[in-house]
Amino acid sequence: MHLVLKFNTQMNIESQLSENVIIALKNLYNTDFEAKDIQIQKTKKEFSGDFTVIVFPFLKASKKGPEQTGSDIGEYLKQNQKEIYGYNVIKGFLNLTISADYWLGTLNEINHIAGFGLVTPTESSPLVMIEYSSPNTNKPLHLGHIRNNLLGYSLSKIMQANGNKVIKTNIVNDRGIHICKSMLAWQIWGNGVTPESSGIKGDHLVGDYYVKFDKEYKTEIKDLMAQGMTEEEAKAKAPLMTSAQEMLRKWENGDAEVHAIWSMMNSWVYAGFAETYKRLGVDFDKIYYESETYLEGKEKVEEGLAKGAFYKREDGSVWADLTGEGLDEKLLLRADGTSVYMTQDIGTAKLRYDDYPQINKMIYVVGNEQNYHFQVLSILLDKLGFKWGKELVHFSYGMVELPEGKMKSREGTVVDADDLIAEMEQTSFETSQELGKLDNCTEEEVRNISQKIALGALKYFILKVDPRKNMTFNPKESIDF
RNA sequence: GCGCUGUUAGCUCAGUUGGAUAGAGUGUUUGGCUACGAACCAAAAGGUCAGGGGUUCGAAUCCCUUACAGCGCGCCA
Repeated sequence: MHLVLKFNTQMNIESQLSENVIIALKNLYNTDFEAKDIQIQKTKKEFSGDFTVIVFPFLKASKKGPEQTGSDIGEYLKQNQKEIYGYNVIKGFLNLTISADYWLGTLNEINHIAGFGLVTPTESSPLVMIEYSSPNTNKPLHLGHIRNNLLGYSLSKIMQANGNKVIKTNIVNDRGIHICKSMLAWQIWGNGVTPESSGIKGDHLVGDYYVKFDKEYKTEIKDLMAQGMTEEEAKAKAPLMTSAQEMLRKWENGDAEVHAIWSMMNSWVYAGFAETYKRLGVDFDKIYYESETYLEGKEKVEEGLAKGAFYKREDGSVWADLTGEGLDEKLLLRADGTSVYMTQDIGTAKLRYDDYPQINKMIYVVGNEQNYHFQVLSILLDKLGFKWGKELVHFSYGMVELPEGKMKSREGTVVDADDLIAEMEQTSFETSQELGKLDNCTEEEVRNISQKIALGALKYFILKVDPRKNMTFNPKESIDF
């Protein structure tokens, strides 16, 4: 065994130093240490040296004090390894200085490696699918979606830089009672208005009718309660709600007229989303729609039932018993045979597996309110034989709150994504004008630069916060440029 | 009630596998600048790392416990 210290793409300098320290310890104190016992870190800037060896763990072997032990090791390394130029010991910390020759040699070698630090994916690299964004089609994107999108997109870039093949995917929730509410309100009060006729961005237009529905629905509830109904009764029996439910039934039965409105309004929303995604600088490789996946899960659940992974109750509903995993029992199919949310996610997983059988890892970028859902989904997918089920990653992130608390769409306290971006671009533009830094540029160039600065500030504001934590956005204090 | 997550400077947040005097931005105070009370420059003050206990040579970091906050525990998605 001899001391080595040389630039090596496979083994970093800390590991090499660690091996050298092991040799030193063996020769000095005749004691064997393993790599995990050696702690080496970069020397803090207030001390001199490049790397610091923590000597406390060696005291039992050396039977000497920390300072003396540090000096012993430092001296041994300096004498036997020419790249170790010098050392000093402070308390139990041995600071090593590496020779300038080593650094120059290293930089030289790095200079000749194309794409140093990036791992290029190969045929055999793992295939990772990342799901993010996942909007509903009844309202425009808000600040919460911005956090989701920026996290998801960044994650995909990081995974790529680490040598994974990445598929970015988006599951659009395009069906259900919520979109029927917008459709109904548009039918009643819309007078045939379109994004073109009104000049309103499609997703905002549809969102406006969702808000309209809620407002009118609340009025109906109030009136019914004034007539003596309980709140619960009024909510269920309000004509708007029953009409929306009727519309959903028609949709599920394939009613041509309902489907026509549904397709048209969704297409408005998609055009609006596309614009917002573009401004945010995010994109997707493959988009799934719940209207196409929500029935797929039933088949898988039936399969699991046949295999004995799930069981059926007397009323015909299908359940998974997860008490063995420390969780509860979970409904998978209603008594009438229709799907629930969980069934739908199983269906989406099935379609993805059909499309990309070689997926090694699945990452879901979804808010922390769904932590339990994904815990359950992981177990269910595993039971159903998805190889990535057990290892699926729920990249859970916290909510974006306002100083007054949570954003609520019904109370109009959401921070709209388009508004926020536009406002930031404007601020950025005005500031550039005031400071006169871009006086030599054309108006178009200034706009262009302002957009980049605004987006950069927004990305930094969002991504600087630990994803797990809830974060606060204060609209009164504009985002710092 | 049960489960998961969080709590670090006035405010918004960093703090890598447990290591040296816990950091940054902002705000505050002081000084500088022939562009004003600057989205400028410099400096200072500001901490019981939520409280308590434990493990360790050493804890913001690991374990237990209490408090507070968020989320979940729907045949909603």
